[in-house]
Amino acid sequence: MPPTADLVLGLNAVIVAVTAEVPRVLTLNRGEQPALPFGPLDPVQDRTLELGLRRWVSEQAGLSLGYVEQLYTFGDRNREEDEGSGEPRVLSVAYLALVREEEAETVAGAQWTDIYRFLPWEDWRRGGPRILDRAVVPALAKWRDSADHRALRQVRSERIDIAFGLHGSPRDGYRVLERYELLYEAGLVAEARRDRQLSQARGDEESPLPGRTMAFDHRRILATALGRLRGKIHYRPVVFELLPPTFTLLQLQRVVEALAGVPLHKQNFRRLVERGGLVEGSGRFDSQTGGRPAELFRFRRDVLRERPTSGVGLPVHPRE
Amino acid sequence: MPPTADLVLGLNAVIVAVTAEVPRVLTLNRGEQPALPFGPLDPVQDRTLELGLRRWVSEQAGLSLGYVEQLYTFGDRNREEDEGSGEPRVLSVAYLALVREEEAETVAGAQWTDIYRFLPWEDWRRGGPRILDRAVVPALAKWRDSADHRALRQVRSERIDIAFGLHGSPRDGYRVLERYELLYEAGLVAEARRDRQLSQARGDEESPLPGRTMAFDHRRILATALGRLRGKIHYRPVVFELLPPTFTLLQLQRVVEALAGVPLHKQNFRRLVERGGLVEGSGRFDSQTGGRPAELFRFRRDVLRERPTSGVGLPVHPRE
DNA sequence: TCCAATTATTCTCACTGTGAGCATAACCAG
DNA sequence: CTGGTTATGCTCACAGTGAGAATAATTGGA
Repeated sequence: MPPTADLVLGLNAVIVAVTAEVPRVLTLNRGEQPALPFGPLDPVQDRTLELGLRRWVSEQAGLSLGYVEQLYTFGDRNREEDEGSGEPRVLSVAYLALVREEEAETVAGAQWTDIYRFLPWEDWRRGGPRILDRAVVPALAKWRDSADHRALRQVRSERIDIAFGLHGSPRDGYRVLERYELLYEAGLVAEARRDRQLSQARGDEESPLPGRTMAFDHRRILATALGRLRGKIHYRPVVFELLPPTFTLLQLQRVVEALAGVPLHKQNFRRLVERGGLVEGSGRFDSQTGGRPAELFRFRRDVLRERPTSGVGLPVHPRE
Repeated sequence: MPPTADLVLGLNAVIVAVTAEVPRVLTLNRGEQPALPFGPLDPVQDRTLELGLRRWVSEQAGLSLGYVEQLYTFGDRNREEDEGSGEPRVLSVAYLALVREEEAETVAGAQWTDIYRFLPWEDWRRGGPRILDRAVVPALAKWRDSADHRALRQVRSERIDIAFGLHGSPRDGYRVLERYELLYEAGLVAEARRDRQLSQARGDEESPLPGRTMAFDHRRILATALGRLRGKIHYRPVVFELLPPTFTLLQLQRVVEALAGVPLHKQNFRRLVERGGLVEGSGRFDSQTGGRPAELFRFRRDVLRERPTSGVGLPVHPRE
């Protein structure tokens, strides 16, 4: 196995914070479109991939990452142009990182952007997003009907139903990547048109949907991160990485809702985290609620020992 | 970002099949120790990583892979020797693949090995493995007590309890990697001693535990794969990738048990897969059961549309 | 032929987790 | 002191699940 010099390795970071009920991702301005932070691995200096990531994030953004988790390794050649050109193949190992609200200071050249600016069809907190019925579903239907063969139409129809929870299929908050990839395949996100630029000069493409474009395949990476994060809060208490040491239950609920993209039943949420042993009261109270003061809680680290797989469990049938 | 020539990229495959109630992994003889299949990525030819994997597995082993899923990317430098030497850094993207029993033919130089030969402490189908009480737990206790400071002993104690489900902590079948890494850190698996060879010539190490060693970090990769697979059958019907098109419910149960490493309640298992809509009766029967003939079932593909997140759900409190 | 052993299949029962909503408590602004 | 607002406590219905009894349909030998 010879060293492969025609290959570049990088690390991508999806750095997430939640401020004021808005889930945000750290983005950089690389060219026209926002991009995720990207850094190289120093094969000599960095003993592990994760340490390498922490090193350059710290150097570049002055951010000290708390929770870090490897997401996925992206290495598909999605631009036709790459094929013949002498450009090296890019392989990127993507990481998900969570930082606390307070530490989320804006660094020069970087900004915290609402994740749902990039994936507007994922926010169901105030009911089904309008963009879905107005733009996404009709465009997908058009794509479905444009298939040449009946069988292909059937396949597309099922994929659409499953991904977006239509026609009786339950909606599944975790399938963020599946939804994005469907939209990409259907040519409904700007990235798809950009990537196909040279090979497809056909005029039958839809105009791209609302939702901000990102550089390279970064929106795909973001979708992967959001899906993973939504799944993770089910069975691991990761939300607390995003909160100050002490918080009210409503604050906690809002953070979970922001990530999950669905509204939760307040009383049941309280029951879940309290009876699940995830939090403990501090005895202190927050009177800035606008109503009855709320007790300040803190995360019970012991829960990791008692109930190793405990999370805040999202509802199967969220309220509308 | 310059091309990094001092870096080698490869793809590893954990190819799993279940035959006769034994979960097996395809291993090759590379040197003294068994190794996982490993192949390069051809940056020019292989459009995607997964296609690259399928290509060389097909070429080398004559195996056509069914279900394939990316596992994790390993790139830690775990051998001190690498540091100064001119050896390139190895980065490997590991994949999990499932193949059907019938297709699991032995290829020259390759063999199907019982996964629990490598991870004997993971098989709880006939109660807690003897190796646990006899060797693992005492050795871990020794390691815990060898810590210099009280605080460190406490930390180690908790980690051991959580990982192995001791002292009231529930046992968690998915924490396969966590358990292996703990044993590695404690110097209880041969790989740890091998990797520390040069830096630690101390004589205070335990003799390695039972359980076969693998080349490089392949046992770690295998542990990752088993943990992921155990988690996956919870919420995705992947088991069927390992079964013939038609099977009895007991056959299905045995395969799940083999992977989960836990015995299941027969009647409840039937209720789960039947009421969950995962299978449908074929009307035909298998009379080779030794008792009353069992109906042959097949996987209901429709379930993917109706209940997108359905699996066979392992019990939280498995029978002993 | 009939019985014991074996496996398959059907049901019951208790308990827990969860979705939904009512009721009460404690604060604020006017 | 009153209405608005948020926090907290509690009840009820119902689905899912762990456990096991009971019944059905075979086979192999006594």
